[in-house]
Amino acid sequence: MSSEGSRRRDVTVADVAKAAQVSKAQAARALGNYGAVSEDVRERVLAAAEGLGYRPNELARSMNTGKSNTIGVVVGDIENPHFGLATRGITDTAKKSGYNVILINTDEERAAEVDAVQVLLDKRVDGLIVAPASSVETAHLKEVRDSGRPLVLLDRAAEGLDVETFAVDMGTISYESTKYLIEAGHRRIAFVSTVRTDGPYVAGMSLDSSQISDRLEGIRRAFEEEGLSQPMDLVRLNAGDADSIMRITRDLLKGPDAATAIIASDGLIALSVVEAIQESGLSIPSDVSLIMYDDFAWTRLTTPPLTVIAQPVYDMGMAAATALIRQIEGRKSSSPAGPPLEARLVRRGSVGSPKDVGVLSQAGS
Amino acid sequence: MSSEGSRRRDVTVADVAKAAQVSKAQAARALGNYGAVSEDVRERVLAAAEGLGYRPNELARSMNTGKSNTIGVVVGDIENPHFGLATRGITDTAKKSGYNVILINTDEERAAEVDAVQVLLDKRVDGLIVAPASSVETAHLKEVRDSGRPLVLLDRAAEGLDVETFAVDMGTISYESTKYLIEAGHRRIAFVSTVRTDGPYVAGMSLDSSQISDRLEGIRRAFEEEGLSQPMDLVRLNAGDADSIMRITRDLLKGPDAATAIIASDGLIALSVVEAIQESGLSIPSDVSLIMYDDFAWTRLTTPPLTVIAQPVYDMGMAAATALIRQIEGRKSSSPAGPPLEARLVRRGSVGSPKDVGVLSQAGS
DNA sequence: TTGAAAGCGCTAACAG
DNA sequence: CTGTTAGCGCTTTCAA
Repeated sequence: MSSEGSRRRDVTVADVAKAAQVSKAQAARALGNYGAVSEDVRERVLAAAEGLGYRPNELARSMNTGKSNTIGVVVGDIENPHFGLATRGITDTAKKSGYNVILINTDEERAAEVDAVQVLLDKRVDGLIVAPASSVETAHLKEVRDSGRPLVLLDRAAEGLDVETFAVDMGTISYESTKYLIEAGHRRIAFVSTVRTDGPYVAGMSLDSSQISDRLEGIRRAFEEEGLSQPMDLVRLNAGDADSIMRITRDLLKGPDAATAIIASDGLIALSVVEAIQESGLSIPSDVSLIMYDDFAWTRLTTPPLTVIAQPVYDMGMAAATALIRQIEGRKSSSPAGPPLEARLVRRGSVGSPKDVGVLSQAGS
Repeated sequence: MSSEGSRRRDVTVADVAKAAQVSKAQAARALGNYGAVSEDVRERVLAAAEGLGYRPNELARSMNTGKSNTIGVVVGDIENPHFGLATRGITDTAKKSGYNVILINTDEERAAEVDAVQVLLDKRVDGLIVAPASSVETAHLKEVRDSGRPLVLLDRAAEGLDVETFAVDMGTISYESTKYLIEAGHRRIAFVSTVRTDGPYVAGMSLDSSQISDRLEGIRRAFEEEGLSQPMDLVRLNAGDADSIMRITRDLLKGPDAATAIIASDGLIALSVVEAIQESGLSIPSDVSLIMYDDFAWTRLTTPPLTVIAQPVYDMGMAAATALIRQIEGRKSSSPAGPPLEARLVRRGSVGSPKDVGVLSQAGS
């Protein structure tokens, strides 16, 4: 209780200068260690600073240098392990280069994102990493671009916006995964995503998420190549919360035209899908096959372990931060691009052949 | 390509004032909306601002108001869903009151934490929420306190530091959970945690984490009450990474004195414990029982679903942010304290009776 | 209401 | 090397 608890005026360079008997400028130079300072002065200043408990005011510093050493990160949902891991990749990389991170959650709400970007700009962050909630409405991102502030995108691209984007090629992996299901004999393949749309899905429709469009396109392509056509009635967007996903799953699994395989667009969705399947008394993969996006540790522990599409999420965050910082510091891309950010299909136990594979094969085309 | 892409000078209040033909002071008042401004002036200024695309410089604003509307959050690992969820609770609450969050990850490294706190203070955040890596070495936190900046703790307490702390009562829930295992017939109950210690664990030893000390104490108490004593050879700290945890688990399950139940200190640990158990060809709960801390969605999907200790993690984050903001804004605690932050044991399928329950019972005491 | 002027704490010219 | 003098963009006296 010896030190006065309440907020006393901060110690400033002026105070330190006085104590060290030098000019404010010299003290500032020694403290900020820039410019030319004699050894003698430096020592006296540092000692005085130490004694007084001086701490630089980074706000003031940022004001005249125009640099805040802070980057803004805008994601849909930090609670989602996908973003948790990506954020870790970002913060780790940022820290190494001396940057801090201001994190804003948008809940995948466009209005919140517009707001977030504005706030970050007002706070004069040195650059922005955003995982755009919409790949279509990107006016606010264009503004960032135009303001001249470095910007990179994570996870999804933005239409008509030419900025570095760090995401895997969803079309290709989706194509491969679908192919894998088709080869196992599946024809009734469902796709479940939470992406919001105005109306029901029709092929080639423009979606808010480039990710999802690409995945759907990959599925279509795989079917087409076999001379089949994708069962559009099994594409379920707007999946919403856990209850809603379970309802959709039950619906998908019902009747003579039931799905025999489900692709879950992310780990959260898969959780509810699996729960609904278990509740229905069906089993994986003998009754239904399942593939989910993202490879989380728990997917190895379910019975059976899940076949997943693994994305190098941490690396994506790292690459995004690295590129952003390069832009901020005005360096040219030194290394070509870092590792290529590829997704891959991890075959575990949740994909099998549908029961009535013979019948379906004939029904195909 | 119409707007000049590169970084042009920002428009300032001075620019707006000139365009609106008023003094800088009046423009600033209208823009910052404080002080007294006539309707006429306000309109002209706002119009001019709009036209010029004026955006306030929050750094400058913070400099003279001494308020940054930013809070600093220091956690061990944002990749851990536990912190992901808590962070969500914090950011949601902060946003509602107009605060932003600077997030720093420490990797549970004390040095990194000391650094983080310093950086945040230098950036003049309005307050700090930290989940201390160590409950013992807390000098840096005391300094925060002394600097007069609001501070609240999350998840773990800090010795001899009288600040609001938001965490559940680990002693009680640990006691109850152990009791539950003992009643099921278990005597050989293991506890696995990643907390780092210098030497092997001895009862009552001071640990870096108040959380873990409390849990251990709860276990001890439960045994004691039954006239038994806790099997100290089954307390495994310093568990480290996944491989290390699997090794420890195999060791715990081996020999005549094998553990019949394991309490995993968090979800990440449980993941590796379960994996090791499965690899050993043993099954839960017939061969080994398991309880883990934190209730994640996936724990319902394993076979069997896991019995867990659920903590209101989101609420903890929310409560911490609420309290911090109250402190910042100098208000007295209005509502008593919000919901009481209680952990509860969720009985699912991973706890059963040990095979040789009869023998062990006799061996007891 | 208004405006002029003085800061906030620091960095950045510019002379010595 | 050192000190003086201006700012950075905003808020805040203080008079008018």
